[in-house]
Amino acid sequence: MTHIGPGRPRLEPRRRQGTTPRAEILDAAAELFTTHGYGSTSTRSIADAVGIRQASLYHHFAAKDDILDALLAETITAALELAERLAGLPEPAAVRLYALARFDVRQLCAARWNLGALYLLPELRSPRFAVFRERRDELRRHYETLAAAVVAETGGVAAGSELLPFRLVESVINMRSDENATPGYAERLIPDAVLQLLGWQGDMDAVRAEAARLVERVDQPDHDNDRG
Amino acid sequence: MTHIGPGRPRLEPRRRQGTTPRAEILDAAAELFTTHGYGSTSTRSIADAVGIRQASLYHHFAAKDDILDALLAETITAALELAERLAGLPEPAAVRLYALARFDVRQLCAARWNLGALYLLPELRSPRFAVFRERRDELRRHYETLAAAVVAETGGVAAGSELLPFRLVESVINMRSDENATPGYAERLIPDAVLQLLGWQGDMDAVRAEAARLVERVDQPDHDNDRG
DNA sequence: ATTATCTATAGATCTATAGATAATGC
DNA sequence: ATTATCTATAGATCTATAGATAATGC
Repeated sequence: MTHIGPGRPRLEPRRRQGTTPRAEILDAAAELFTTHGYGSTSTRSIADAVGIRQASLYHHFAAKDDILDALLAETITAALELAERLAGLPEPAAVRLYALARFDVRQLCAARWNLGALYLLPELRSPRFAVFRERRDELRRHYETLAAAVVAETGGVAAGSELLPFRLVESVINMRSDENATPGYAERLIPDAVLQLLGWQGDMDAVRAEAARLVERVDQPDHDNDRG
Repeated sequence: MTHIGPGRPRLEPRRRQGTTPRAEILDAAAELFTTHGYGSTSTRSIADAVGIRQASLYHHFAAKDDILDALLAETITAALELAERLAGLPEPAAVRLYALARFDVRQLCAARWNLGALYLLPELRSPRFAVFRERRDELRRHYETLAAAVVAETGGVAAGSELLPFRLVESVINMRSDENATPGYAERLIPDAVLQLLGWQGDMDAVRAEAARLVERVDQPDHDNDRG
């Protein structure tokens, strides 16, 4: 099928996921950035992977930067929104932190490409990506705040351990990168480890169930959180 | 001082750390790779940072790849050697794992540049870096073996938690990357967390002391493990 | 003679822009 | 008229090689 719509027809058939040219470009770029690297991926190779001419990319994105920025934004939006909603709820911190960690791990594991592997790109230090960095910092602070609350509720002293839940969740990115897949049990392993690390002792089964219900309730069903 | 030795003199004075041209190049490349990215760093910019002409790099390295490979090898050698020595010792697994984690964390924190941030580079997937990947996998397996032994000695069932110590240690790379520094207490926080995560319960102070003595004993004092 | 640098450059890119073209939509 | 593509190309790179040069070392 050669697609109907305005614009000059392509020379090559469509081959990428996504219904709009923009989505096709993002899908191709995500694959190339995560398999060959950002700096080592040329705009030409992205265009080739989409099946359009190199110059045609620039009708949809003003620069290569903008493609990376769009991809990164996608990976963080859903988790950040969930964290913001959870912040105001009265549920125990252990339940809220478990819910956030599980949601985030699940999303990082299920994403079509392991875009989290790009978080450590030194290129992101440039001012161009200040907005992305700020949003990721916000998400990190949500983790730290919830973790500190768990420790407080447990009656302990954090002494730095509140930094670790966010890092444990991120570790699924490294697992995917090294083993080309995340074990299916990561979704339980990591959130469990998060609570154990904070010295939390309680009914883990109960927290798992409450957290699942909480996400169900808070995460609007009509929301686009299954792309990234 | 304009350096004495064979070879045509440089036009620019020396400015990098390192006594040999090779070491100067590695120092400059480490800075640029970790601040601007590997793919985004040109051989010209490395040469400029060293104070030599671009073509002169090729007297010391046959290709840009080789510079990255040399840097990566440095970051892993000391920890891998320690892990290999620890594997055969009769000390409790908890002590050996603590020792390895502490040594590795300390080294990752103290390194002049945060080269660990390059581990997730998709470029490393190419066959060119197969040797590095294999060595890093070996280190990872040492962690997993020790972690499984800790769980066994504690009388528990691992159920995946043996994967996490290596990832916790790696998380200091992300901390350094995000905060531009690692908290000083990471050296205690991370190894402590490693044992807690495995369900190990015992005298943490005693393990810390034994682990410190163990590293002291096993790590030969004349060994170059303070560069990376 | 050996070494480490230099100058010069080939040849292959790479990003981005200008402007033409071929569809649809009004 | 609007849109999405195309062709063509400018101008700036970038990696790597060839060969000259200026030191030291024998």
